Amino acid sequence: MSAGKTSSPPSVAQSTSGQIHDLLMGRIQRGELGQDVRLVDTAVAAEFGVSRMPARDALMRLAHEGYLEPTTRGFMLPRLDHQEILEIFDLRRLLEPRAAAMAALNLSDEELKALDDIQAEAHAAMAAEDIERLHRACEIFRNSWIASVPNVSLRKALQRYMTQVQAVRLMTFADQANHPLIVAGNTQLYQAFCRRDAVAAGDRILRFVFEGEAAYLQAHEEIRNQTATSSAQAG
Amino acid sequence: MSAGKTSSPPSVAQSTSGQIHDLLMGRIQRGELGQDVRLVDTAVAAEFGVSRMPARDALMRLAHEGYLEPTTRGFMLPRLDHQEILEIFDLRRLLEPRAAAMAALNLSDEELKALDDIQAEAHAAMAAEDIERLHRACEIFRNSWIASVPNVSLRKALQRYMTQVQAVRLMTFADQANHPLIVAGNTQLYQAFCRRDAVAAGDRILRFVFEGEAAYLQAHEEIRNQTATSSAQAG
DNA sequence: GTGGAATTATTCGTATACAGTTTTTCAGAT
DNA sequence: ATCTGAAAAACTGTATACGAATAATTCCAC
Repeated sequence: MSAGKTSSPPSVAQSTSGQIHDLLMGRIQRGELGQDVRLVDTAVAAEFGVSRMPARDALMRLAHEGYLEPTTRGFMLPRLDHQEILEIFDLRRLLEPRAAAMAALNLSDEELKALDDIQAEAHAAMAAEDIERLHRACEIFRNSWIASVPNVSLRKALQRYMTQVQAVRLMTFADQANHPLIVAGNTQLYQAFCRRDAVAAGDRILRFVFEGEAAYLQAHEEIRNQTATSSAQAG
Repeated sequence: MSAGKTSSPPSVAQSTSGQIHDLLMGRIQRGELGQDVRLVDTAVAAEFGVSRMPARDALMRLAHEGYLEPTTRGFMLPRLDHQEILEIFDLRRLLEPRAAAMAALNLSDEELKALDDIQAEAHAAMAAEDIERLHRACEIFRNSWIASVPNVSLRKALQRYMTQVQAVRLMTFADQANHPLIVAGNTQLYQAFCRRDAVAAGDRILRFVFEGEAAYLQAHEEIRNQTATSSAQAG
């Protein structure tokens, strides 16, 4: 019971608005929306060949879930505030070690096999220096083990800041030096899962969050310097 | 900044649907809705003198926020599953110690004064053996310190299972033996806040959650026994 | 050319209407 | 009295329409 109600694998949605919601969320999660795209209900409705109401419902729901930000003129991707990102790292340190520990005790052999496959895909993507592909693989890896966290409330709490995690990851992925760290970290996490080692899994994910924060801070610093330089040139 | 966007103090809502949402959430949080009440959009719309749409928006939003459960015939309070309640205790143990620690460092003198006042109210309610009043006071106490948690994401995560906390508390409040424990616990928490003692506040809230779980388990056991007895009598 | 006011175009929120579905009710047969 | 089936009622989801608010644009004075 209660497996079909969570949102990450967009299971068969019943209503039109539900389908639009899932489709748009998929686009958001795959990063198919530019930072400047404005989603307007009439346009979405026209694209899906329905009236405004289902489109509007879907957009408002995505906004309330935190995936979009309502503006006076359409819905946009939420602008990532530096402070908020740091807060989410804090939240992740509280939740994810326990989640990973629970997953370690709960992953089925099939799910472990799937994790192994997607890790191979990540390795291949890294070898090919295909950032987009690597990003997708990491997303799938993360979604996969989170899906097997048995505590539903905890799982939902994790999924709520999923988009922020991905956006931050996309920033840090720009620096290729981070790629081996990320893939190696996932491998260690996978190995801990295989050993059913809840402690190691929790420790590993905690280190992961710290490393992610460090990478983010570095990327943030670089961007800040660039901005300062260019504005100095302009002024 | 960022003080007017959260939901716990229902600041002036802009749209009709927002107002209805806040009003209904207030009723839910104050426990004014019976477990068998079915909220139907047409009825809500008629009550507020508007069309179905704003009422429907408000109800669906409440449902997505977890405060209501959509059924084939109207919206109802979510049925609390035993397993789910235990999971939320688990989640609370992860989040609330850190939240209380942050609150201890962040509460203003005015907010501390407000906590003191509401604690006096709780004492009075306990002396008068007024369960309803005590429940309200505890709710205000909790909402007050949570409101001063600076980490917005963490605060939202806490507020998300607010109704579950209250429902469980309402169960455990039936046993008057729990009342002194609860009020004393809040007093200790308040004192830790006053001393700006983040560690003590975190420890205290952690013990609180454990005590709450124990009280819930006991109440649950008693109800189970009663049910077993009555069904044995019936069968 | 530029600043500002008036106009136009979008977009949002709500109202009303209609079709499909599910539950309930009620009549009739056993 | 109870079961069965059809009709009625209730509820949901979606479509269309309209007024209000706000951003974008044009136009005019300087």
